[in-house]
Amino acid sequence: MDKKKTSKGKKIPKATIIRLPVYLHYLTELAQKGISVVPSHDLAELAGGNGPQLRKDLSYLGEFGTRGVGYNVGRLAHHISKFMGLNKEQSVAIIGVGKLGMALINYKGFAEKGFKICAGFDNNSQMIGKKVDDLVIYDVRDLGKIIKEKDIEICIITVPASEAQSIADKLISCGIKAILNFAPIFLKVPDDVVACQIDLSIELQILSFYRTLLK
Amino acid sequence: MDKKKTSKGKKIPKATIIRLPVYLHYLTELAQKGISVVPSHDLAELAGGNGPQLRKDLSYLGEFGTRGVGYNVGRLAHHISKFMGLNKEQSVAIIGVGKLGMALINYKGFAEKGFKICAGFDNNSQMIGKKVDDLVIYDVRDLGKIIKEKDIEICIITVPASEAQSIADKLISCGIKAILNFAPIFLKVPDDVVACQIDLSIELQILSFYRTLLK
DNA sequence: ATATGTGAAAGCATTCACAGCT
DNA sequence: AGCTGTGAATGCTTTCACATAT
Repeated sequence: MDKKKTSKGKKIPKATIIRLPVYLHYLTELAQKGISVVPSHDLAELAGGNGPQLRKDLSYLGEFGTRGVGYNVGRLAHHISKFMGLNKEQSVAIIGVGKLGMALINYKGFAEKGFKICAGFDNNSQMIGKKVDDLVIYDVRDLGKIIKEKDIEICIITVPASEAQSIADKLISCGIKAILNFAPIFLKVPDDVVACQIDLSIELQILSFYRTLLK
Repeated sequence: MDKKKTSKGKKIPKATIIRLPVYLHYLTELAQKGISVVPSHDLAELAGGNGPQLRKDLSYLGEFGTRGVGYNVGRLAHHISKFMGLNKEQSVAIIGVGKLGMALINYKGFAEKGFKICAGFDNNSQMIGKKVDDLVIYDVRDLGKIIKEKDIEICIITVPASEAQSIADKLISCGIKAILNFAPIFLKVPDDVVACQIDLSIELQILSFYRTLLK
């Protein structure tokens, strides 16, 4: 996958991309508090980074600060949002309405960030046709039809590990290009599809290891 | 935080630490299938990496392979497990039994990897004293007492963002050194505590950005 | 033949220091 | 004076090539 280039033709580090949404989050929070200007050091501290790194990160997008003053909160938020393509609502579906899928359907944070969950899918006939928090649960066999109808761009997989790869394959054949996978397996996807993995047990194992290092 | 050293005194890269649990996962799977030897390339492919990288990763722990043959699945799994301190059961508590907390309590994957969820906590009097899937829900006010009683080493925070930092502070004052946080804020913790952040909206934003790069 | 283990090289990311604005 | 923007330097990580072992 090619990296996005700045206006000056430079590549933007992956590490920077990962931090941008965090900056955006705190900028939105500052704006809600009525704060309109923030220096790099203060914003970086909120986001768990440091001033020089934040400035370097932002420098890839352009020059948005004012020397001697700081960054205009609204203006910077707008630029990050636009750069990342987050300035329009995106439709999301959740495949697998077990406990975790259910929890994600109810999660308020997605809507706040512009992600509209607009379909749930399951293969359990007990679930199909039911509503969870105003959201209709469809049969996985109707994936293709509903994805087209509702213009779904991102899918979240919360099915058991044994079914995850075949669900991913089906999503890809339906034209889905972005998958967030909670099943504990590494999904094989073609180069023109992005898949992101969240494996809760592995996170705990890493955390546990770092804890043992402390003593 | 100091990095763990190999027997030869070299530091182990953080990037390697993150991959080790993935290798371990697939080694366990191979063992269950009755496969007892695996070459670096095959294991790496399952884990989403490549052979040379896997070999370099493992070289930090020692020499566990056989040239011309590959790695003994059981032996390697045992060594990774021991190295990471994952060869004994660890007790985990979940703070905040909303939909997400509930889903995590029910998540089977934790037990498979040796993490025993042995308490839930909430501040909602409706929940306190109830059982969720055989697990008792305690009052957050009893955090200190129960953490000691049940020898809890790792806590998972699934409370709203506004309460997450104060819960973290309380956990730290109870002696907890490892926190997995699902609330969308960056937790401030002292140097002798490790905190790991999973922000679902941010993951979606990163994924969404990479999708826009494809076209 | 085949696959590991590992220096050396190349590729990324972070930190630093300071010039350049306000 | 104060804070941004950025080349240069430092520190990490990945990739490569091949000596080494079965």
